[in-house]
Amino acid sequence: MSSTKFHPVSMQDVARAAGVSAQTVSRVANGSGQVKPETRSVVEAAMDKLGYRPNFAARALKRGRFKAIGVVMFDILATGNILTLEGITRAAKEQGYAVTLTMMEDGGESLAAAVDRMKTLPVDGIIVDLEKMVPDVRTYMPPSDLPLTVITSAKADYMNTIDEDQYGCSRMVVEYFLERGHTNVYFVSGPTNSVASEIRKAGWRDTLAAHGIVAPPPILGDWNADSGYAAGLELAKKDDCTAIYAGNDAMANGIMKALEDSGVRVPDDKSIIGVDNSLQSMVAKLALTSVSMDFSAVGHKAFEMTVDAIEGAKNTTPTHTLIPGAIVERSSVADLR
Amino acid sequence: MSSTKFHPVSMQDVARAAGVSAQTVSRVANGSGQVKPETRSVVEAAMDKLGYRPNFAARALKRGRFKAIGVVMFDILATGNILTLEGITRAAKEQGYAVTLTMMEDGGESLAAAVDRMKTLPVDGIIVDLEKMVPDVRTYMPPSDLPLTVITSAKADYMNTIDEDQYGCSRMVVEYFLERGHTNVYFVSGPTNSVASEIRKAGWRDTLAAHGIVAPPPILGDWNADSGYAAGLELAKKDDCTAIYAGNDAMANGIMKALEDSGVRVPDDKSIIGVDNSLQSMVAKLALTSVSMDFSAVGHKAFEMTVDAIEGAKNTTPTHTLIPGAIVERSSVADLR
DNA sequence: ACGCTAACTGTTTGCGATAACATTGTATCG
DNA sequence: CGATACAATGTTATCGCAAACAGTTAGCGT
Repeated sequence: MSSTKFHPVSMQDVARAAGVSAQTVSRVANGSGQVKPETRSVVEAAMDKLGYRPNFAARALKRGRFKAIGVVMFDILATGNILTLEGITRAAKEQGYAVTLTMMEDGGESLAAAVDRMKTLPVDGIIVDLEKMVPDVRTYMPPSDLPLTVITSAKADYMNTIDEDQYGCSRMVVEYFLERGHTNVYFVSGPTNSVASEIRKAGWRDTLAAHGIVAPPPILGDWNADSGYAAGLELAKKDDCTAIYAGNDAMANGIMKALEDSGVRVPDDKSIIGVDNSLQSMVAKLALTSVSMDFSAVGHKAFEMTVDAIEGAKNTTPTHTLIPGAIVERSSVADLR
Repeated sequence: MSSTKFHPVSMQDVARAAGVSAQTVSRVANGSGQVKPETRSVVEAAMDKLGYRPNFAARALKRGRFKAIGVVMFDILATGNILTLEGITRAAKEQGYAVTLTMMEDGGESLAAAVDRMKTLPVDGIIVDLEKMVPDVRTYMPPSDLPLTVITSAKADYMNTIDEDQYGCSRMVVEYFLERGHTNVYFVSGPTNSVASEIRKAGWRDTLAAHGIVAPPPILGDWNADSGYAAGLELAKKDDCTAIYAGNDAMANGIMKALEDSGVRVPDDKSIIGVDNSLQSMVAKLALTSVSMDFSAVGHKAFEMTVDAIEGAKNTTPTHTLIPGAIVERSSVADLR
């Protein structure tokens, strides 16, 4: 029942108790070197009895590695980010790495500041999840002593980046509609300061163009259901609109409600596809076809890239990796063929 | 463009460059002791030039503190847990602490295992967020060398615990209904293995009893909207039911859909209150009155308790702290008075 | 001018673990 | 049987930092 301030049991203590040298304790603790089985058990018994735990700091100091990576999130509450974090954490656990998390204030802190903060912490590599655009992504020069992976839709010149394939997601959606006989697709976007939304918009417009179709003006939303509702009221009046591509599921949900309130039937009169596949548990009898983005895979991959850089330490050229999404079919799209 | 393996600049290097002793560099780095302003600037210049960063491991080894706390989450994806994590992380940041995150597998790992895992990591204290019941909560004896705070609805004998006030939340809801002239309240519960749900159920039943009302049989749900839908179909047929208390918003949303599909109007025919206040951005024209649980405050408080234990190191008796929720009024409750 | 204090800076030491090297003991072989 | 290899363990030095202590200088009162 002694209440010492913090971990009191060192290798020396164990060594003394077991009647061996500290080095032998070290060998037992790490399973390295040759130790007589008999000696090993004596040491292990002593460890158990004293409740020995290796001192992390001392180990890290000697080894120069922490077996930990830092994650910087700008908005931990945004849809998907938590899944990304989950992917990172799970991958980290598998490889025996710890994850250290910090949040950045929403108000335009720069990437440089984020990395600098992390650099003072016990980490061997850094993953930054950039929901929003920050000023210095493109030109940021990563530190030479600490591998960095950035999750962002923006392109960067000097770093490894990874992201959902936003552009490809739009292509999938548009072609899905066109294959089913729709002749045009309306798009309800997220806020224009969202890089992801802008890229999706480009993918949508380009794919339509590739099929010789002029994209109608996109309707501006803000990711929330209410903005979707407003967009839905507007779209309800357009008879030429049979296919709607909503920037996320929340807006799609709002659109569907507005259509219903306007007496427009889904999918009979208008079809709709959302993005995120996030409403399953929230909405009963969910009818919304949606693009499922694999955030968890992004996290997993981001971790792997970071660890590869830590352990390989090769000076490879910056890569930009894209993780594809997939359409989850429900019943909000009509086949007009 | 030298690519050294890891941080190469030590205090010695700075000291050499600045023509002072390492100790003086240390004093500048920590703002401790007396240093001539002139010397200080020379040292700072040298730090800048060399890109010096204090070595975390060495510092921690010397000080015996990491300035970090560990967070163990059993289900990072559950509603509210992410908010709790956000609360912890924000509070930690304010006090200059880092947060190290690990997840536990869903399959009934014990509290002891969770804590043991964390103990090998660079942390000064531990917070465990226990969504589900684990076998050893009640009797678990926390380590004496590492402060532990557990977020759980279950009671524990030897640890500090903290939770949303689930019981009080039910009392609030029931009395809210009764005050408005309702004479009974139906309850749609979460799964019975959820401690939180069981406590809410008790609060609901007890409060009704305190008003001399016999609680109707609770309807079993599973937190998902579809189970709410099923419950809603059932409740739609009960004429004596004017007030529904749904275990969470997702189920409430399902219930409302079922009532609508059954031609029952909300709030004219039946009133409903949910818990979590989580659907604002998902559902357009949200009508659902809901109990807002302050998960973020729970996280914040959990962090504070942990840090107090770290820094105070007093052997206080275990506490159980409850954070109250609040009813967010929308338009799903009729006033019958 | 003397002693004394305060301001500033340097030296020594050790936090706990482990790589590298040194030492001892034991088995094996020609 | 002496040489040799190798298994088993101990000793030393070191990672980077900072507490404790030890100097050195300047300023001040008498």
